[in-house]
Amino acid sequence: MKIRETEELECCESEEVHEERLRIVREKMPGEEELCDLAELFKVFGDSTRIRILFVLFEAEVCVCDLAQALGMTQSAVSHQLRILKQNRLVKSRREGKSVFYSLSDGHVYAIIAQGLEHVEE
Amino acid sequence: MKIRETEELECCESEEVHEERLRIVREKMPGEEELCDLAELFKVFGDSTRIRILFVLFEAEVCVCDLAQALGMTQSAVSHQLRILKQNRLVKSRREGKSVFYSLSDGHVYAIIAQGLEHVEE
DNA sequence: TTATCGTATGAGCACTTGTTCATATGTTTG
DNA sequence: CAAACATATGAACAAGTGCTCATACGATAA
Repeated sequence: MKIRETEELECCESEEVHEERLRIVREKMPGEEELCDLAELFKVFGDSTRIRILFVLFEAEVCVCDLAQALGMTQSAVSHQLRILKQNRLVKSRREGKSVFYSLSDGHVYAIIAQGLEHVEE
Repeated sequence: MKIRETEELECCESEEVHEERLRIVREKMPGEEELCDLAELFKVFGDSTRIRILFVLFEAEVCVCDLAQALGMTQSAVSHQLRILKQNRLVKSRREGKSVFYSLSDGHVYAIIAQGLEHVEE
């Protein structure tokens, strides 16, 4: 995201009120890094495959091949997405013999999706 | 998202328990369209520019050029993103003379971002 | 009307993303 | 040990995304 160098352009006509508002906004706006982390988090939820994986994990701890079968997807594709979910600490894994079982790592996951559903369902 | 045609592959060893689990999952999983809408919604939040726009709108109703100045971005870039936010009914607009003022259209917007922040802040 | 300001939008481009395919890693069994 | 199974991962490619630039639209003022 590029930041334009300051210009002499004064947008709209009034200036005083806008300056005050800008000050307030800059105060309350989270820092650059926190904003990016936040966007990154939502990006993870922004894919229907990953959402479907999470919905399966709402019900039970599941191994990769079961996930693949439940979603009708390749083991490879599921594994790639699980990696992303794990990197963002939304799921955790546990090895049991040859299988690896995944489960939600956090109650926030359900809370976030529930909020999203409320909006989608109007 | 492609659905693989059913195969004879029986993953892992046990079968009975998995079949039962799959049935439960399929019952509770939202429909295809709802899942896509949900992913689409989160995709909108998955960009730091749009998140920054929303943070500004948390404070006040703002016109496009003020948004551009507050974020140090081109008017065009901001306008493009506002379009996406509006299409997803996260913001609404109101014309006042030559300016167009944008504001949040929904309390859900704040609730969703607040949930995300909780996760990001550990 | 014409000029100007504020905003919207289409084309083009660099960059990102999700899948597939092939293959590597790790675990158990013979 | 080798073979089989479950999973992870890198490369490659098509599809999608966000920005810039140019330009169009809409409202107001001269």
